[in-house]
Amino acid sequence: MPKISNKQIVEIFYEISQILEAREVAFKPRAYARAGQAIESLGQEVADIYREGGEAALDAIPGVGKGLIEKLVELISTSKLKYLMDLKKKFPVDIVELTAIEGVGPKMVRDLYKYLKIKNLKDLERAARARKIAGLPGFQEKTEQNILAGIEFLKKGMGRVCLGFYLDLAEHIRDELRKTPGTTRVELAGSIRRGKETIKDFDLVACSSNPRALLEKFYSLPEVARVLERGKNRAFVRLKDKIDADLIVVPEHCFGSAILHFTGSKFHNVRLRKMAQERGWTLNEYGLAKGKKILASKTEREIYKKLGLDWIEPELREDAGEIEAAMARKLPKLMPMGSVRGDLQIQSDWSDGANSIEQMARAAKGMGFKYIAITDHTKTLAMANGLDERRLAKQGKEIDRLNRKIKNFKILKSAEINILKDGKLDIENSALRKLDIVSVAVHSHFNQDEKAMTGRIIKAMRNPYVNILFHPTGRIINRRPEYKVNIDEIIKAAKKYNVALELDCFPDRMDLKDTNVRKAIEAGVKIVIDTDAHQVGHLKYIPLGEATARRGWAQKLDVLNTLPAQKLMAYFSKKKHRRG
DNA sequence: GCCGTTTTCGGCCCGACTGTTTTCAGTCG
Repeated sequence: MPKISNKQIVEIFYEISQILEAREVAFKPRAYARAGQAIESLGQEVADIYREGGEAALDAIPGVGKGLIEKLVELISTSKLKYLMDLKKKFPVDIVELTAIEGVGPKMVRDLYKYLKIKNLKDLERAARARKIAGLPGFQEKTEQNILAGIEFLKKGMGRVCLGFYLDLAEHIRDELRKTPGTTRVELAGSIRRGKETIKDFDLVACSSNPRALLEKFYSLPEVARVLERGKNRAFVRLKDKIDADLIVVPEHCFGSAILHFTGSKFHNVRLRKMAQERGWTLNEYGLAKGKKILASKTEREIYKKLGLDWIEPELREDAGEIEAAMARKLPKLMPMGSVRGDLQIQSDWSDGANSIEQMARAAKGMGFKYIAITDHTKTLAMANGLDERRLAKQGKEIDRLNRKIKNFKILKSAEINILKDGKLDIENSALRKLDIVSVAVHSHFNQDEKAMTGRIIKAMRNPYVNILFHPTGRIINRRPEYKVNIDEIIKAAKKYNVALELDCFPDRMDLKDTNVRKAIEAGVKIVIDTDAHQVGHLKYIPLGEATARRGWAQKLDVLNTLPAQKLMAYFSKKKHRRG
């Protein structure tokens, strides 16, 4: 039976939420959105929850009650939902696609359908280009132009972009703003501060004795393409790099409440405001207040404290259990940023990397790392000039030579061994034995079904020499979906066979992703964080992986390459000795 | 449609800006 995934359920709930919003139904839209969000952050498939615990188990999902249990059961058993089909009969519009346009919401979609029978992005673009929108009740020239600009942006940017490709720009803009006279602080907030793998825009929170000068500086930055909003304390611009930036300037005394507000996530904020409300208070960007009296606003810490919570690290703020943990004083002690001591996936010019082993080693050493592992591709990846047993042995000698030459640094012998279609490895065990670390990965036959793919990877993990599974789900953000693999089974096998799972932190991989890191850690599986660097410029991505690991609630002990080189080698060689 | 130290009814997060307005709805973060 085709099983409905959480992702599909969430999409359906969000769609219902928006249709109901368009129909001006009260409160239900939020109920569906809330349940959708809760399901999104579940660590388990809803279909499995139902199979194991029945309706009572569904009831335990926050935001799911009598009515939604019924709908979930229908979705799980038929993969369809009559309620949504009925809604769509009356309102046959691709509302999710249309509301993805900036400035277009459910009400506007409703009116566009009412007047012009616009059902999708294509209809809307055609109508806007034909100038049919201006003149409709409630629509004028400006709205029509904004819709066209929004469509243009959507087509170019297609939503969220990878944090790693934009972080330098965001930090540059922050640093430029900091130079404005009168400015005492400028910080990045939003999903950048939360270390999310993708972002929609830059959120900046600033304090200045001269807000006007700071906003003017913001408008005049050479990176700005056009100004979208000019408020007294707030501005919104579109950058030439096709991403938006939002700046708010607040007085020093409410910097804490402002950065809390603009860091989000939205769902985390909703919970905090609700807690404030239960005490008869309000919480907004200007502070936690009782009537007109401010109770806390200067720092995030005092606001959390007043609400009875420990301060919560930004990476945890997703309403995924962190508030309950903060209430119970049981927040994890997250791995500090900067904990990773060495990069364990690096390609050199022996296969498809751009730089020599020595160049990579010296660059890593210059950045303060203590070791790297050289993980060139192996022979069946011919297009990447993969190494066979003979070249691997030769590379080992070269690494020995460099280790004698480069002081206070260790180059580890490793490889990115290719997992073949049937789960065998493409390098003989006799050669694997000579490596310091054996890492394996899938690079072909991405279209196998779940059973074949999962079985194939587990078979590779069973090889007694294997230490690390690289990029366990194979996804490339905005380009390639995960291959069909049962990650829960992979995690179980990782525990059983003592194989670490990689968090490949190249910006568009981020594989394992945050929620899977959390699952792995909860199962007692070790993680390694590395960049998959193919040139020295890629080594800088380690902090992105550290942030993602923190989003997965990782502590220092969960991440193997926070260990010094000696201890790391000892950890991996223990397995080697057991296998003889 | 959910939820409960306001507990089975009556609430449901908050403020700013834009565009269309002339007092406000829609959208966003």
